[in-house]
Amino acid sequence: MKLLERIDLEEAASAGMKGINHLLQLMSSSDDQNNVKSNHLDCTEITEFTVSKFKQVINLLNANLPKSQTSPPSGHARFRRTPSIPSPSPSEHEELNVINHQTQTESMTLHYTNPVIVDTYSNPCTELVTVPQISSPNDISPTISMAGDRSVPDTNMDLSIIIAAQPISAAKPIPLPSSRGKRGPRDTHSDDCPCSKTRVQPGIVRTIRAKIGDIADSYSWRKYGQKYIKGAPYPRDYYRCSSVKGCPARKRVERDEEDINILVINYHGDHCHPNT
DNA sequence: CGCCTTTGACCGGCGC
DNA sequence: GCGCCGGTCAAAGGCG
Ligand SMILES: [Zn+2]
Repeated sequence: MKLLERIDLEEAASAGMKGINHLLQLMSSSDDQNNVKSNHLDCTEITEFTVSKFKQVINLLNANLPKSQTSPPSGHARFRRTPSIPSPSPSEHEELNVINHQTQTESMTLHYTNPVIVDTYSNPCTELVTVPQISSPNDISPTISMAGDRSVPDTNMDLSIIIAAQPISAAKPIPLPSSRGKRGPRDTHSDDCPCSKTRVQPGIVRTIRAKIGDIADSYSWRKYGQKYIKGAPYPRDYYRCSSVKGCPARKRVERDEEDINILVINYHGDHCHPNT
């Protein structure tokens, strides 16, 4: 194992243990009902943090094992190209699902109505725009919600919202969605392939930083992926617009490294429909 | 039944 | 050329 990996591993394990201690302290201090309620969010966040740290540990450990020794896939995702791998034991499966249920809180419950936004791009081309001035067809609604939140937009939101809008040309080129990640035979489509004309142009990227519970929007978003990004303490979630079938609008949601209560939301792709 | 989340597999780009 | 990495796909199961 490389030295850096070892350090990462130790840091992740240590952070995980601290999380557990913190959680236990918090829980033991919640004797009365009111405390239990008010500490619930904290517990959830700490649990998420702790689980993410231990997952990091597992990832690091697995990265140093021969492929044949890595743990078999778990969860509900389908298994591909692993014909000889036996399915995990039911008990293991259930255990993992318990953990997942503990951590899947954010996308189900968050509702944002009052974002505090700052520019997150240091790029000089970054354009700061206050929400009411946005007029592009794919306006970010004044309010933002997580997947599944079909609440009515809160039009009384704070007008101090600032969005970092970044023209694609000014940033590192964002890869076209194209065929990346598609199943089946390798993509052999060239740029002049007719298929490529249907590729979604990413459009403007906008970044919003918002406090949890402070944003909502009227679009429906469906989560299509989650990734643990190297160096980031929290996973990144990927959402696509589900208001209209085929709408290319997407957003990427991650937690602020320094403040777990702040979400960093990157929007890209244009909505092909009005904001309803 | 339709829509959602979860999650490992898969893909292409990029750096070494 | 190989391995890492971020982004995406899609099966499986949950939920209202
Ligand atoms: Zn849309």
